[in-house]
Amino acid sequence: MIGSRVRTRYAPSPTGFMHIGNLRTALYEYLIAKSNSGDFVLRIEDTDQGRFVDGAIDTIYNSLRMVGIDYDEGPDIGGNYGPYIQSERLEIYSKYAEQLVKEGKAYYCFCNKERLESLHKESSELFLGYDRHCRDLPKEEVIRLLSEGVPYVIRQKVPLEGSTTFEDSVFGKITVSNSEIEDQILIKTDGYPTYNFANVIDDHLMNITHVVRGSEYLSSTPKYNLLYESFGWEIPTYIHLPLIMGKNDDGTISKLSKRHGATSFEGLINEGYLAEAILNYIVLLGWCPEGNQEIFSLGELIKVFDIKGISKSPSIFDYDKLRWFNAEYIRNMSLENFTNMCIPYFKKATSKEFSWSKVASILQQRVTQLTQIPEMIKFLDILPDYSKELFINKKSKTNIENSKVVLKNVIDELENINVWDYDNLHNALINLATKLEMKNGTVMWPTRIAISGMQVTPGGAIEILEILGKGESIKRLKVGLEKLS
RNA sequence: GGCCCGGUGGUCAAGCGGUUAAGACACCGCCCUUUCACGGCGGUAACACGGGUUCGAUUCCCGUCCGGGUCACCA
Repeated sequence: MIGSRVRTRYAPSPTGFMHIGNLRTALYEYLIAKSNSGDFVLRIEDTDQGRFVDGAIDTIYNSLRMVGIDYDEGPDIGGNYGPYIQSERLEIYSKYAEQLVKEGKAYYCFCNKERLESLHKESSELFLGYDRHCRDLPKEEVIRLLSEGVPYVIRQKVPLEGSTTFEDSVFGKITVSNSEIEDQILIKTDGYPTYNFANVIDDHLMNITHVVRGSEYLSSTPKYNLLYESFGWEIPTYIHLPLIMGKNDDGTISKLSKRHGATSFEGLINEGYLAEAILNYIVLLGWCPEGNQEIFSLGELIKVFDIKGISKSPSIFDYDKLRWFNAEYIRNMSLENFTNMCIPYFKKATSKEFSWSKVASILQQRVTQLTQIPEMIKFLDILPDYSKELFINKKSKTNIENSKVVLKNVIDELENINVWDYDNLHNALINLATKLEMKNGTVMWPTRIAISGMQVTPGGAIEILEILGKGESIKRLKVGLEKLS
């Protein structure tokens, strides 16, 4: 491994969604490769025909593209180690499996499902695995069953004694007794390899140097080593990642899943989170850079990422913190980009036309999820029905009486404005406050209430006036005045 | 239940034998202010417990407790 080019791979199975934990794994794999000037490979693990979901591979491509993770080799772009879809590599797996059988390191197993299930039932309390019934079948018996066409699987012959030790870059040295390891299936009845087997074969054949995956694989890693040893292959560097957890309503904690809210990349996008923000948040779940910087672009991550910063303990996915990252990214966007991003959400709130960049500018400091936008601006579309009590505000020193006076004066002032822009509106209202010997708030509050019908709005009175335009503004002010009379 | 892994504020987390135990999110208060938000300032809050080792343990070892993972012809 030393001196050779670093190669990592992301090996998802196409079962539908891009789980946030898988995305993080892909990210770390990408960063480990790129921070070492290595290669990042995409391999599709579709060895379970039953779970294959149409279009799932496209979801994988799209998600990776959206976050900017480019792979150097993969099913759609090729490479020197293809094919990159396991269902197209079936002969390879069976060839290697047969080799192990020939060498006495694996064996045919003819046990049917019923037998295995009854085995399970019997030992359910003891949680025992396969009883190795076919491990030492006489050669003639094997040949007979084979010629009769009895379905079979190929199992690995795991040593009965001793123990297997492996070194993980994050968790250190881990030893497991071989008696704990079952004679795992390598090739299934349908001729497809199991995940564990295909993984080892492909990682070796594709020259993968660093195997990065979630820590749920920690306890099956000895099986991998046994396989590598059977073939006499070099064992890759293992990097197991702490799991991402979710907090349940009852306070308990478990693996992040649907019950915790959106947990797939596309789900989060639909909830109004930005791809960059999601990526930035999850890279910090289980990994810590050297300094205190928290906002990182993918390019910066490539520069600073280091395996040493990977944590061992699981972390809980925190939507509050994600929201903060999202808000940071939104606030740091150019107004133009933000405006474009908002348009679909504007359209959900109204079919009227406004100066969208002005609308966006009042939202940019206030939005934490894009999905909040329609609700925040629907008052622009139509004046909500509101109670006149809204005009009463202690801090602004407003009440029904002076609000009426203010509105009357505001209408007069605004009628006279020909160039309807921020500066003119601002001057008019500030001057009015001076003239009436009121504090600014006493003029602004009733004005804003009348034109928005809402106690809380994005933007102040002047900005909203500007966006609504002269005709609509004065119309709404008159409605307010009416309400007060 | 067996095996494996983990345990610093509510959350993410620095720390790697001697620190006033960082920082961020959330929360609370103040300031700014035409509401809210942004921004600025400040605050509450943590080494699971019990034994060792050591002059000295959050840091090292053991036990307990708690949490998680895994025990498939799923990945």
